[in-house]
Amino acid sequence: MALDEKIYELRREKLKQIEALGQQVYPRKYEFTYTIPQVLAEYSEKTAEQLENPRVTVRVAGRIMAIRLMGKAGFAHLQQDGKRLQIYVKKDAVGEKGFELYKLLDLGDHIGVSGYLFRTRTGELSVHVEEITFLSKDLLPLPEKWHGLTDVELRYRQRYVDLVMNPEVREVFLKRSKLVQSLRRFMDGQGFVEVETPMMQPIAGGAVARPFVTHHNTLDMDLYLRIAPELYLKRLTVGGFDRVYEINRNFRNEGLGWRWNPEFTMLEFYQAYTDYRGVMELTQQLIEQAAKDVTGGTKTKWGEDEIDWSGSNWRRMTMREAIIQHWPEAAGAKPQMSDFASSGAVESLVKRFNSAHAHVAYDPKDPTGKTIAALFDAAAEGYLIQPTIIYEFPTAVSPLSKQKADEPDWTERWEIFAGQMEIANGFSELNDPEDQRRRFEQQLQERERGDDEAHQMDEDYIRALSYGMPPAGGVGVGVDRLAMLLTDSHTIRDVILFPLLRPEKIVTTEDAVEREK
RNA sequence: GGGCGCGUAGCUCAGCUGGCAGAGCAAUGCCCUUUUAAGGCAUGGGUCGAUGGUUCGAGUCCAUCCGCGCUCACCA
Repeated sequence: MALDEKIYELRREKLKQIEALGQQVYPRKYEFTYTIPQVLAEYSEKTAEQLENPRVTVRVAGRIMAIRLMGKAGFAHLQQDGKRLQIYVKKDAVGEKGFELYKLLDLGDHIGVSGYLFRTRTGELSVHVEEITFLSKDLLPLPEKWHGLTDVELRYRQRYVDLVMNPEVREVFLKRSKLVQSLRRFMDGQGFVEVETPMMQPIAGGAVARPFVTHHNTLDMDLYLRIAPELYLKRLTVGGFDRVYEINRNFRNEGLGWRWNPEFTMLEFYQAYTDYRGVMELTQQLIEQAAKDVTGGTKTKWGEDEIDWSGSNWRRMTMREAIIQHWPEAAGAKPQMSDFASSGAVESLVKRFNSAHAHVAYDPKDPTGKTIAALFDAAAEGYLIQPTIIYEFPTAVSPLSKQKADEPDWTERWEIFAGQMEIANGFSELNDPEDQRRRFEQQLQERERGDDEAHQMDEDYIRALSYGMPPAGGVGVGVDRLAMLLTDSHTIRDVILFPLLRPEKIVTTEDAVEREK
């Protein structure tokens, strides 16, 4: 029998003994008068004398995180909402049965206590317990109290244990919650309407990515989990929602990595009668405000660096300028703007870059714009720590964006980078149905060339545009990545409660029960 | 998918060039009525990720597989 099974059996036995003492083993509720954080907030500053006169009686509940028995008295720490309060249990005060119950308690059990507040000899605020109520048993042993749970696999697989043991993990997810609140408050304040659009779509559009496929039985049809809500939100602008947003999950069937999880959360919004410049300003304000709301300031730690989110620190440059600026010395003279104008010139840029530096995958069949975008990723992205807006993206990689009036190979599109990550993407929305059809057709050619991530044709979307979509700017903001940046988390799994892992073979707790029979 | 690394008690970790599988916490029993990484005495706990192989002998060396991490590729 494995050790944890022995402990499991032993603690089930204790449950029976607890029941024999007249306690309910899984009671329905407990009426408390304070949460533990409330007790700490209200009484941490009070002196021993102030607590004596008049005495403050409290009823609190929590999980036992430390327990020390000393003959006929003992101490324990109860944890609630990530905070701990010490309790003092004396046989004289709780009686024979109460003390028997105390001795049957284990680390991890939930109890409620009533008693009065006092300070111990060493000065710690504590509850002098007069009554203990058993609330729930921890049948499996918690990890070690010093190091807690550090094994990353166990932390992700058993996040519930991670959250019990590691208060800083709890803090990260509280901050994530604040972030989402902040984003909503900002958008609502700007007059945007929050909507929900389909997660299951017959055509996975609005982004360039491989989708997950699922199947609806009654309709006998395949559906895709959405890779973006974009095309539905823009249908809504056709319908007269001039300012809409959605905060929800997207699903992309691609590799995992420190910035990639197959399901991730996006804030996406569309604003009629403005263009990429308008939503650029708005998004910058949105993010600066989020940093303030989550961290209380505009400067956040990012590994060895500090990111300053205040408006004056943001940089802006075009994609071409960024490639020029971060061009590696070993690759020779910096490119000229004219070097981006022809496929031949771009090809020689890639050759120079690759000879000096790492590798940009170069496929001569790829559109020139796609190669330039790859060159940007390789040359510049790694240097973009401080918030930076990169604008003017190649038309070839931007099938839903308006072209620049004077340079049709380039679009009115931008992305925000920080901490070497892309965190937002916005553009002037392409609303000419005939142009949109041509772009989709170009994407179909890409698809036929073997790019299964190229955008599919969406006839209903073109029909919607044909009814007239107002000029608009649209933006997607990666909520998980923003949460990473604001909590100094260097893997996306640390800001997703239950990240995707391979399934494990689980040993059920019933095994122990079975073996007893 | 490629490369590198890791997997030993419930948890955190030692275990040297192959030679009796260890520590702390947790657990069990006893003592202890203001302790706090409480303390003292005693006890139990292992398919060393799995399967093969080399060897007199494998936690240790080799191969394969499984799981995890890092990294490269892929990835609006």
